Amino acid sequence: MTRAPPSARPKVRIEEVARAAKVSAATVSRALNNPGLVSFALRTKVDTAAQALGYVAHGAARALASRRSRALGALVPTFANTIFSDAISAFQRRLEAANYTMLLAAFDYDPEVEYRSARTMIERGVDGLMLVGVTHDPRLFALLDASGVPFVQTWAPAKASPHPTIGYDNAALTRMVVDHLVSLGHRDIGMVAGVTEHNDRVRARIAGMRATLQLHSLPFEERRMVFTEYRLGAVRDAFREMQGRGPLPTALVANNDIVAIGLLLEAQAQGIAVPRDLSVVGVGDLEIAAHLQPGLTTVRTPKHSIGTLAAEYLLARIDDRAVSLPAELALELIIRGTTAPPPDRRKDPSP
Amino acid sequence: MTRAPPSARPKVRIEEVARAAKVSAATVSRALNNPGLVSFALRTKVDTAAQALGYVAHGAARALASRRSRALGALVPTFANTIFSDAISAFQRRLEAANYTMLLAAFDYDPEVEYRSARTMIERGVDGLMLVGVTHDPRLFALLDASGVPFVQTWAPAKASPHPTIGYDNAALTRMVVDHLVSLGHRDIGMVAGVTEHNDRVRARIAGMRATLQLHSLPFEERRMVFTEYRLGAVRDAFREMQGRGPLPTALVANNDIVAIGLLLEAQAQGIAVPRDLSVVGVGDLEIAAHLQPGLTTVRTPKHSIGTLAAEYLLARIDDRAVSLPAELALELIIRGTTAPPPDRRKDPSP
DNA sequence: TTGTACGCGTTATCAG
DNA sequence: CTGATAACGCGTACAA
Repeated sequence: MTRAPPSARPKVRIEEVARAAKVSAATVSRALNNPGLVSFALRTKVDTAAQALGYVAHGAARALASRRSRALGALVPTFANTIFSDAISAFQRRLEAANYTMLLAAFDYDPEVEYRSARTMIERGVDGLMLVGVTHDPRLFALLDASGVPFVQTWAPAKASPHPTIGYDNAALTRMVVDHLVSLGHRDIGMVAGVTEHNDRVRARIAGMRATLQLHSLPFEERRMVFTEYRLGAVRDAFREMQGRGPLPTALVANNDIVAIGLLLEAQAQGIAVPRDLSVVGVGDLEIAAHLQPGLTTVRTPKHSIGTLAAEYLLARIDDRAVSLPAELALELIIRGTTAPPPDRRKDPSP
Repeated sequence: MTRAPPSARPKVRIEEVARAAKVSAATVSRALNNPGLVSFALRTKVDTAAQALGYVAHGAARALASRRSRALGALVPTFANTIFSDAISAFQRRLEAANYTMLLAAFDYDPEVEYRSARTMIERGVDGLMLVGVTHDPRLFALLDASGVPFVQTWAPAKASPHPTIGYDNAALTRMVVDHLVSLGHRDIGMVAGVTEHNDRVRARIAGMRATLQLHSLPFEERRMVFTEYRLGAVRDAFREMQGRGPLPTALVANNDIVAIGLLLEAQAQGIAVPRDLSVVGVGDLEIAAHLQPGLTTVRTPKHSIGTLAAEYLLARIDDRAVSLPAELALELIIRGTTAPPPDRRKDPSP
């Protein structure tokens, strides 16, 4: 398929539509973008002409004249797991309804790449930007400030940043989880988390875990904390790493469902019975969580809402409409089969 | 967070950079976009000035003047499963390297939505478009033709369409799978496929299955074919639907790994042993396939290559460079633990 | 309600 | 190699 140069594009311009409808270009523009300002007769005439000629407005010219690109950018750490895809999907769907377009880029948890991508997007003239998390390259904030492009951060509660942010409280999330485990009688709880570098969500969850254990007067030894990348192979390695540090805790808190599944898989491979010998909790409530055998106890996060609200916030800001962001979105602990009282090691299972 | 109107953006324009560098705007433009055309001294002067002022080119103006947006569009059926995310990721990465931006939209297997999204993207001035599959709304082809925007179709072999297409042979895919199963001794093979409407990949796979069975002089009764959506719950229903039609076949070909996993889950729930009582094959080789117990036999598809090659093709077309697309990309059958000889029902397991 | 005329910020053309 | 100047295609005050 080696085709010839794309020759001249038979571009229909507004001028030609105007001629066909026997009106001025200005009227065509109005009829198409602001039908209310034009008499009904003209409006239909213009519509017909535009339709007939297959007129498609030239986005760049329109953006230049109107100072609005009708495009929003979204910057996510990765497409590799489904963690963000629900939010992205909701975001795009909301934009679609508003006749906006989404520019999307993944930055692989690298702030430098994130900064460059953001820069490119701003250069492309996005009217707003959706970010993940609240820790970013300082240059990114400077750029955002200088360009005046509205932006929202996501997956963190409003209080996590002086900038507009939408999400839930990651520390509260692990608190729910730990409370659940403690109420089941667990006193020796470990955590398998993602890499904390450039990831405020993980850091907050770890902090939440530590604080909650302290609240329960339970220790959180360093050996109970192990880090992993979000690949099943890596998670299984992490599991064995923790085993290498001595007898496993009775419960493991995973940073997300992917990690939880990795733990389950490794436990299964080793013949460790879940939840009899070990309880496991995930985060995210991926579709598969409910279908596993036993079902994965996890925290349902408002992925969809985050995407929709982020879009709505940006859209409102663009229109100079007042918007208030919720302080934080609700989480829901979904108790399924991977959590149970710990195997009795000492005495009573719960107070 | 109800902020004041976004006041004036302190936009630095090329004019100011020119003044600061004591050159003309034209020279600034050249120095930045075509450094080769400018003397070294000026180039550095301009670079310094631009840096100092924090100059960021105005994308719309640039696009209008240069007739190039440096943005490519990608239209995929869904973000919901990871089937396309690898390809998208590779696509975007390749664009990034070329200083291009990706516009992305999902159309939920609805050709009407696909058409509208494409239209929006073309209106936004994308320099090229990546499509999935070879069946699209005729209006989409008309639009593509009228606008002259280069495009590639993906996930199908070149021969599947008169238009540039990059992917693999979906019929050959099921042929590999069926050959494998037959060589194991299976003679009663069923298929659990996705909805065929607007999905040429699924149709080709079914055709491949039918043809291959015929080649082996094996029947393919209608009751051996069941359809499902790509949600685990739906897949499990489909499994039971097939059971409702009589004794299960000895092997089930799934349309993709998601479906395969659903089948595995339902089999497990029912106590049907895989692969002893039932063999299952997937398509896609998702990360989890290798980690399941037993490992999922599946076909590895060139997800990454598809994305990269699609980007490269479009980039080349834009530059009027000659490009040749491969006739088709290679597939690899990954034999793991979910396939084995069928439980003996009659006599010899294989010829 | 409609048309005229100008401006949006760059890049490309064409002299010099 | 550099500078002036004319597009690029549309939106929108302003005038009619």
